[in-house]
Amino acid sequence: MKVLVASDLANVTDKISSAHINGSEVYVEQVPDCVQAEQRLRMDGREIDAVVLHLTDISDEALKPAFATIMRSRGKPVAVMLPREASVSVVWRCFVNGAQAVLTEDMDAKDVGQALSLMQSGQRVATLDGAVIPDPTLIVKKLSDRELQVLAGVCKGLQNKEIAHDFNIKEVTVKMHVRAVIRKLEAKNRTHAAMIARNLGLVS
Amino acid sequence: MKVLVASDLANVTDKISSAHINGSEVYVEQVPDCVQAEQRLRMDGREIDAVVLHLTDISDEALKPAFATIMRSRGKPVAVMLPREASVSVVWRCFVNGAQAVLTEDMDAKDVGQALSLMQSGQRVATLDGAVIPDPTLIVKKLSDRELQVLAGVCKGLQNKEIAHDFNIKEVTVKMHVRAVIRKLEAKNRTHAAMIARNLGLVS
DNA sequence: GAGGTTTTTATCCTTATTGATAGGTGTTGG
DNA sequence: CCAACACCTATCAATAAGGATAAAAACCTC
Repeated sequence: MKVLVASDLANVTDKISSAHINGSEVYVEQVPDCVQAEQRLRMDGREIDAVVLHLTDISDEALKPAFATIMRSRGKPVAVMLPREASVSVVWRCFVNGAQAVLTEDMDAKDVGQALSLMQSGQRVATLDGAVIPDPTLIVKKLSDRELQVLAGVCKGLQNKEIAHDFNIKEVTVKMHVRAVIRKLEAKNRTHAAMIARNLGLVS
Repeated sequence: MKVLVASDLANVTDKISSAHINGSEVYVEQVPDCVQAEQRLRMDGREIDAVVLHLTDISDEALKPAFATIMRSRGKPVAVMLPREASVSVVWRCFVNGAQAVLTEDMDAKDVGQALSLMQSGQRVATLDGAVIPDPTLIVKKLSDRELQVLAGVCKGLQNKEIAHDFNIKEVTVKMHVRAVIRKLEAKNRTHAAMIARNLGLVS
């Protein structure tokens, strides 16, 4: 399996190339940054199985464009490697922007391989204090059953009134759920919440 | 390359298996329907490179659940094969629901191979009257530059006011553009438009 | 330059969304 | 039992969004 790594540090690529993903060898192709990675995928990305972006600048201003360039190459699972000091908030933002896995620099090769294996099987993975956590979506910001149902309605473009009718509850109740969802997803409004949910795979 | 085909007709699988994608042989694995396809992918979908859904019922009621089940297996490009009599509207709905390619039953093996090759390279493909049309998104429902810019703002969860400020135009102008986008995308509202745009890959 | 599209602005109105605050019911687990 | 939680409802208020119609300026193309 072949992994495209965007990093300018040799020890990062070394760690990934020495990992084993689903028991098979890992072939690493290295590019210096996200922009180069996007160009590489655009040229001929067929044989690339996964992408790992090494981000050193984790400010909000730097995070957005890094993802904006690479996420156009849809279909490839994208992992992000963050500095050790990255906060939970940054991890969350990476998932919101479409990352499939979030790693940290201080992980050992074995954990990297395990995380990338889970990622390849379609799961979402995060690392927290060195431990591999599958599907952190529900851990970081937990939505209740009803909130997920309402969110699904929002993503379908339904109005509060329509959602209320679907579940046979009052519109005011839906409003409350929508507000809760917006707050928990740290969204600006329902549209933003829908996009975040879509990027996180919370809705189909 | 391995393709999972959901169809109960032998001549469909035969056509695909006799096609050549990027010059290489095609190995077809057949399942009877979309639900089975989703189960197959859930079990172990790593070696599957693409999915082809053969839809005989193209009514709105049938289209939605067919995609709902399969689209959860993200990361794999999904092609749809429609009956010959499928309308442009149905093609559009397939793309809106996340299909990467839309084929018709009356295509020959060569065109199927060409379309699937384009799909594998990340492009969106449609067929119309037997001809392969790359990136039909812009053909079917053309959005102007400004409308795409405004749509991008909507997808980021921005308000009309904020979008207006970004482009240094009046809010009322943004409202007009948003309404135009909603109409062209056949969306119910801005949230729906944002989700459609996301599914179509109109925004990054 | 005539005709087309795009983009822009305006005014009027209706409806939807968001926010805050305050309760009520029901279930579950320590 | 009671504390925590999910869930439901209510009222009041401010803002945002959606829809219709009209029209002017900028641009491109034939």
